[in-house]
Order: sequence, then structure tokens, then C-alpha cells
Amino acid sequence: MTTIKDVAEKAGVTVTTVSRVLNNRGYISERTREKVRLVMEELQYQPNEIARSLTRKRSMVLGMIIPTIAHPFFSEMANAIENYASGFGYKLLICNSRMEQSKEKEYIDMLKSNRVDGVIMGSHTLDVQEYINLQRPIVTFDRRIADIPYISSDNYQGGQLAAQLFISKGCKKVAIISGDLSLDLLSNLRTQGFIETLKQHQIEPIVFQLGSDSFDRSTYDVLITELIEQHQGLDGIFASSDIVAMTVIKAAAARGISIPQQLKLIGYDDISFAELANPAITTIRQPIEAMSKLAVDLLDKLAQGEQVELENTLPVTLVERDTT
Amino acid sequence: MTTIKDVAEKAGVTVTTVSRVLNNRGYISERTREKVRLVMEELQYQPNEIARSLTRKRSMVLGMIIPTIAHPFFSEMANAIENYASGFGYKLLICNSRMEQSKEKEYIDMLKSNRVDGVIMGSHTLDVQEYINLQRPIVTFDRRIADIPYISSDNYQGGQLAAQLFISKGCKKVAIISGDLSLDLLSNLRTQGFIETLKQHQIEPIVFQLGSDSFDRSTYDVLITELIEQHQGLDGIFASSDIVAMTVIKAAAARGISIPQQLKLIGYDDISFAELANPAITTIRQPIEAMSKLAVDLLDKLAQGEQVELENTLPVTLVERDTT
DNA sequence: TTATATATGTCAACCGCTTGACATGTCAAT
DNA sequence: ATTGACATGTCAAGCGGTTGACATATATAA
Repeated sequence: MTTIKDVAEKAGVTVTTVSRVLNNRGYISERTREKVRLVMEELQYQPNEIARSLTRKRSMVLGMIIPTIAHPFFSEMANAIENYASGFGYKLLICNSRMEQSKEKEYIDMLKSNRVDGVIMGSHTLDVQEYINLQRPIVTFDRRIADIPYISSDNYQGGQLAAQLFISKGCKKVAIISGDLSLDLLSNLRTQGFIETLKQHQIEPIVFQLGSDSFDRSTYDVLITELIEQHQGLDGIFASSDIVAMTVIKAAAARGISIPQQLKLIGYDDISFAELANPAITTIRQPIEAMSKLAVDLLDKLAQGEQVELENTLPVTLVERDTT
Repeated sequence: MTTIKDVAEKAGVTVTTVSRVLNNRGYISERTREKVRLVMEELQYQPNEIARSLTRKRSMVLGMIIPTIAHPFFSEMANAIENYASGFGYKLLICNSRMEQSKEKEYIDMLKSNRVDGVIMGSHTLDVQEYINLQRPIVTFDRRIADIPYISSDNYQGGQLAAQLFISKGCKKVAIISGDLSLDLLSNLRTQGFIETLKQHQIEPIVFQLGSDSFDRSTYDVLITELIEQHQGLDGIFASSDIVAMTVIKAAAARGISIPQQLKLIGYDDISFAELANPAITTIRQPIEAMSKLAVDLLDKLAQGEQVELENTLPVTLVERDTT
């Protein structure tokens, strides 16, 4: 590959000069600048970013550790992050932890070794200490860890909104399908908001926990079928994600339960499939785009040594479609 | 950050020795090895991979350029690729071209500058030459470009399978919703296989092209509604992707057309949502996992300077569910 | 005329690690 | 006593760029 030296020689200048046009610093006449640019073109010169990263001590790479990019919520988020971050010149490294501690640890070390400029944590199986040892800008999604800035949507509000909708529709016997409540995740506030709001209206919801392995869809249907069969007469289900909601739709259809007539259903996330589902899912929309931008902005600020807000909670909105 | 020098000093050896235990080369006594390892632990030493990449001339990074990671087909593929590639020690850089030439070009240059060890191209808006200029291992999906190895599923066979299923179900008036046939994509062979097979049975399918911007879902419903209304009495639709199929389901439901009774529907890809849809979609399954592995294997071989097969077509399978 | 901004060059250290060349020393086997 | 495998060290160049220090030359403004 052609190096800066090759360019310098061919252009009849020194590497310092070439470096100057490359980085726009120091004095350079338009003449020289053009000459150098031309040679770069001719030689198809691409500066070696690895070498640059080494000296600059900035890799311009962001790492994102998530359970799996195959999950639409994460893939939509990764998409938004990459789109926005690329505007800053950042690249995005994807790491699928598969919710395994060992993988998560490996990735953290890897990102550290690769001197990424920031880490976005969307998978949280490790102890607090491991994250802190990262020693570089980091933000988490939906989990509060020590002094690490976190981003989340207003889960409590999400629960409230869902509850209020059920109430306004006159539901009497409702259930919430939650994630693993024993995990220290902010998303569990949804359940809290949901329950508390319903209680104010003298309704005691059934709480149904989906295992901790909640990114594994294969067990969903069995569990959800179980829920529906054990609790006849349910007239409202608040699912912890749109994917779970889709499974509920299928389970209901299989039993001849009509949605929304007999059973009302609310999802969570508003991934693009929520609208595509049949019937289209009423859901609590997380502001994925805004959360993604915020993540990048925070990391960028942290990288510049700026202080940032630790708690970043964005509002959710109810998107009513055809399941309520 | 602690460097190899710090480790060497603290362990009372030279950097050469530390480098030796790091890379497992040369003679090293178990004693020294342990001593060095211990110091690494204590100092929380993480070798700077950027520096290593610079000398080794291998970044251990793979780049993947796709229209958008938000599309389930690509996110599932990225997931499979990342999972498999991480076993080789490769990291995955995601690039969303959004089907824009300028972005695609930028990413190609970026990957070149970052000296990635391989590129997976799933977005093809540029001229052949641009890809060749990349000068490093590259594989493409679903497009044949000069001497670049490509991977694709057997699209023609996919079209055949769909056609045969319609025939066996006794469909008489069928349509295919294809992508942009003017693009030089192997996926267009689906249409060919479909049409040719049907013609052998004296059926002339209606071919309906979805614009080239086929990763933009927003226009789907209007177009598909149009198709259904303009061609009353359709009893079979072969959609170019499961997502399109989901839109067909909705459009049909909105018009009271029952699937599969009145209209049979076959999707393509078998993304995980195909099964989750209501009704579950009968589809042509692309072997995403196998294709992904193959991509990594090919790149890895190319990186080692080995020769690889240029044409890599993997068989598809029909997965019959509830829409046929 | 003098001061100052502009334009370029030379030189060399540095980023953190790898690696080849070569020297030296230990220890066990012959 | 000799040989050779093993263990470690020293030295230094190289990967491709960046950057500060300093020198010099020209052009322009005061």
C-alpha cells in the first residue's frame, strides 16, 4: 500500500508537508495543497487509520455490546446509532454477548484492547466492577451502574400509559408479561408503573415473568399459552415487548380469542414490526432514535473530557393501533 | 494506560520477553511466563491492539456494508457472521449504506483506510471498479461482480419451489412481487425460476415490481393494495421477502380476503418473523447461517492468500406454514 | 526599512508493539 | 569435555503517521 512517504516523494515535498495538508494544520499554500492532493489521487493514497489512531490515541471506533443484533430493538438502535455516529466520523463495532457472562467479559476486554473511544452497553450480565475497569467512556441502556451515565426511556411512565389505556377501555382482568424481575434493570419499572396505576383503580394485575433468557423466542409460545389457559377471561395483556405481543396474538388466534374484542393487547418498544403485525399492535413507543443520538452525544462529550448528566430518561409515547 | 514496557520493568525482564509470552514464540520458561502473566494481571495490562495491528499488518476487523442493519435479514446475517467470526478473533464493523452511492463509497474508503482484513458487501450501488479498487479480501452477497467471490442462495430454485407449491395447491392466478428487476442482482433469478416453472404449467404470472428502494417499507402497503385491487381473484402471491409478505397479509385482511383459503402466500428469506406472523408465513428459507459462515470462511482463506471458489450458491428450502 | 504573516523544509522523537540478529549462560545428555 | 537444546537479554529497526522545534525564504503591511 502506498504510504505518506510515497506521496511526499512523488509530490516533491516532505512528509511533514503532506501530513499538514492531510490534517489541515500549519501554513500551506493552495498550490502545494493541490499538488499533494493530486498525487494522492494518482497514487490512490488512503492514509493508514491504524497508524493515525496510534499516535492520536483516538480510534474513532465505538463498541456496542448487546445480547444480539438479531433482535429488532437492538438492530434498529444499532442502525440509528451507526447513522448518527458516522456523522462524527465514528465507526461501530458490534458485539453479541448472547447474554453470556464470558462473552461479555471478552468483549469488554477486546474493546479495551482496541482502544475504542466509547462503549454502549446494552447487555448486563456482569458485576459492576467489570464495567468500571473499562476505563473509557461508556454509557449503558436500561441499567444503572455506579457512576456510569445511563439512557433509558421512561419505563415507569410506559407502565402507567398501558394501565391507563386498559382502564379507559374498561378492562377488568389484566396481566403483564414482564421480563425477569430479579434482574436490576430499569425496564422493570414498567411493571411497577403498570401495577401501581391499576391498583389505584382497584385492579390487581396478574404478573407473569418470562425467564431471564428473554431474548430467546423459542420458549415464548409455550409460556404464553400457559398464561392464557391458566387465566381464563383475561381481557387485557401488557406485553414486555412487541415480539412477545406478536406471540400473544398467535396464541390468542389459535384459541379463537379475538383481539381486540375479547382481549386487548399492548406491546412495548414500537419496533417497525409492531405496525406490520396483523393486527397492528398498540404499543408503548420507545424513542429509539433520540436514545441513540443521546448515546452518541454523551460518548462524544465524555471523550472530550466533558461532564455529562448521569440520568437520561426520555419520555415514551402511546401508539394506539388495532389491538386495543 | 500501561504498556508492554511497564510490564517488562515490573517483571524485571525485557520487552522482548514480554512480547514472547504474549505471542507464544521463542523459548520461555514456565517460571518467567508465570511471572509475566502475574504482572499483567496486577497492572491490568491490555496489549494495545492498534499497535499490534500496525506491525502485524492485520487488523482482525471485518467490515460489512449493507443497506441497513435495521432490516431483519441483514441483522440476522450480521448476527450469524459476528458469532462465527468472533471465533476466529475477528471483529465486525457495521456500515449502513442506506443504498446511497456516496455513503457506500465513503464506507469502502473508510474500510480501506482502516485496513480491515475483509469486506462483506451486501449493498451494491456502485460500479464494478470501485469494488475492485478495494484491494483486499471481499465477498459479495447476491451479486456477481467481476472476479469477486459471491455468495447467494439458489434463487432460481427458490422461484421454482414457490411455483411448484402454487401448482400443487391448484392456484390459477398468481402474482410475484419482485424487487427491482433492472438491478443486476442474483435475487432476480427468483422471478425467473418462478415464471419459467409456471409457464411449463400454462400459467402466466403477474409480475409486480416493487421500486428499487425496496428496503423502505413505507411505500409497501400502497403498492400492494394496488396490486390486489387491480387484479381481483388472485389466488397466489409470491412475495420477494417475508416483510413484503407481512404487508400482503395486512392488505388481504383489510379487504376480508382470507389466507390461505382464498389467497395463498409465500414469502422469502425465513427471517424469524415469518414464523411469528399471524398467520405464520410459508416461505423459502435462505440458509442464513450457512451463508454467513461461508462468507467468513472465504474471507479468512482469502486473507491467508488462498484461492477460493468464485460461485457459492447454497440451496434453499421450502418451509410450509399457515399461508398456503 | 522593519516587522510580521505566510510557506516550506529538515530533523527527530514518539505512539506501542514485533521481530530478527546476535550474545550469553545454564543444564542435561553423550 | 563437548554438544545442543533451552532461556533470556541487548539492540535496533520497522509499522505509518504526527508533531514540535527550529531554520529559512518570500511577500506584504506599517
